[in-house]
Amino acid sequence: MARDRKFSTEDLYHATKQILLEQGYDGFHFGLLAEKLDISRGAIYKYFDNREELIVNFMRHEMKLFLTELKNVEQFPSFDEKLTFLLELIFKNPAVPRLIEIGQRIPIHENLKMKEDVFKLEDLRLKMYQHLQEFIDLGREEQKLNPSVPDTLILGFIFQSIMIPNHFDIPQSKWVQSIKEILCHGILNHQ
Amino acid sequence: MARDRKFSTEDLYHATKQILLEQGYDGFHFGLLAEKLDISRGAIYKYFDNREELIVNFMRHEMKLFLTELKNVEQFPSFDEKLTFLLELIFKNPAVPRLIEIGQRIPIHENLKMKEDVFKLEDLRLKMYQHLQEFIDLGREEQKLNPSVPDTLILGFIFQSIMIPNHFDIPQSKWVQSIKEILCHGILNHQ
DNA sequence: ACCCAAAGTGACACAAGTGTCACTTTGGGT
DNA sequence: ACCCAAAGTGACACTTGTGTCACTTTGGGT
Repeated sequence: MARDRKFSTEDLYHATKQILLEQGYDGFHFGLLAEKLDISRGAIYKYFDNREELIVNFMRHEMKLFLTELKNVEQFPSFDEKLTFLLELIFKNPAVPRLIEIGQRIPIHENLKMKEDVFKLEDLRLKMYQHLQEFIDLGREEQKLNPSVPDTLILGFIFQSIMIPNHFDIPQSKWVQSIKEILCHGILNHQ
Repeated sequence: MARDRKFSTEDLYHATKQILLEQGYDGFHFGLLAEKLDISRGAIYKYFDNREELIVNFMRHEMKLFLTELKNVEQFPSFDEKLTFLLELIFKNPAVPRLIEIGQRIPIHENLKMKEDVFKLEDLRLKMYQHLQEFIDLGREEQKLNPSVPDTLILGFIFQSIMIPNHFDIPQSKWVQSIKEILCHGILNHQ
């Protein structure tokens, strides 16, 4: 009962992700997005009121995907297995921590719909945090984690580590393996 | 033989630093800078051709200060002492890694003067790297560092670690001490 | 074949930042 | 006292992005 859509919301999210990762938050404009999808700027406004709206909803979409994968952490019984799974998950989704960081910078429009969306995003962030907290709790229980160090810093290290720039182009497998090594045992030699 | 200056280059750099740390690279405008110093935008153009010019020179200024402090790393004979000094230096200058990251995003104007300035900045970055490399080399020699892990990743971890956001406001001293602990020995319990 | 609602377009008025330049202000040298 | 060069100002033309809206296009239902 209407003409076919020229682009899907999925298309918008895909291009949005590319632009955000290439150009950062401030480099993202509807003009760029429209150009990338070969559509007019005006068409995007049929689906999103402004770029903050779009980005927040894109973030939700991205978080949901990550969360469904993260949920599988429950399936692994031991802390060691959970840790391995978690690190692999993060290295498979290196964009997620960067996107979360970018997400922090969205200015909150004083707008009802916007506030709801930001709230839903915050809710997802909390859900994500809960899964991670369970993982940490088990590590504490099994006495696998350094007891003198706060939970948030452990998670901070894990998430921050994949954002270290690999300027010298060390091969991915070596890089990942080395990050695991330092995360677990530090930079010092342990015989 | 002229009227007194209303603001010094130092004033510009100080306000620039504030704005860059608060608003990020894209949030930095001559309008904001002028407002902060209660001067006109036009006056700034008497000293810098554009914001890239100003930011690159500000970065050079900031790097020089950091480098003069970093040079003192030579004075400590052992690797352990150098490491302690280095960590303290970085925690005393938490803005430096953030500024370096911001500095990476400066678009290069196709302009001779600009290219020179960027070259000088790159030169400082290299000098900094050399001091850090000497520190790593000593650590290797003394067999204090994990041999299976590349140099750049060790430096990456050190610099990245202070950018972990302390969302839960853990007291500074506890936070720093915990970062040192994880950097040196990892997140796992080592009895 | 025609209707019409949803999809998409592009021109418009607006906002915010840029770089320039003719102008005013100021204070030391003569 | 006056000169004048350096310091500072603010208006101007320009650029880039925003959000809106009257308009055109399209395709299924009758």
